[in-house]
Amino acid sequence: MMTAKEVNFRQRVEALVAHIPPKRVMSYGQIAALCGNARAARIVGGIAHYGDLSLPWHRVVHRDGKLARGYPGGINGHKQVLESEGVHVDGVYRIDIRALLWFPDERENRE
DNA sequence: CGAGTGACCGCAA
DNA sequence: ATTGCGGCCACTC
Repeated sequence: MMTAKEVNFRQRVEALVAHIPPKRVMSYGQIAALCGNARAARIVGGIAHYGDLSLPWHRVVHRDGKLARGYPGGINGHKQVLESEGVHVDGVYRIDIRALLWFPDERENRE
């Protein structure tokens, strides 16, 4: 019997996504890795679709910085949400992930 | 309960 | 730089 202490992968993903601060983004693979399975990047995407939609999934993008596809409202809506956060999105729906990629270890106070 | 699936990722032309 | 293909694993019906 599985130990009840062992929380589902989904539980960790949702918690992590919920802690992503504004103007910061994370990749699906990174989230998966921090949750214990670097290969479960696709699962994170699945959770985004079937999981809690109230979470800031708009702060989750591809490893290359490109925006995801199945976002509610389309990639176009995703772009606008990010810009609303203050994140610049170029014409190819790509962001400077190298600067915006966030790590949970970083101190929130950074200004 | 079983099989298919996917808001991905990495690597090869 | 872009395009395509395979693999990977938890989640859904």
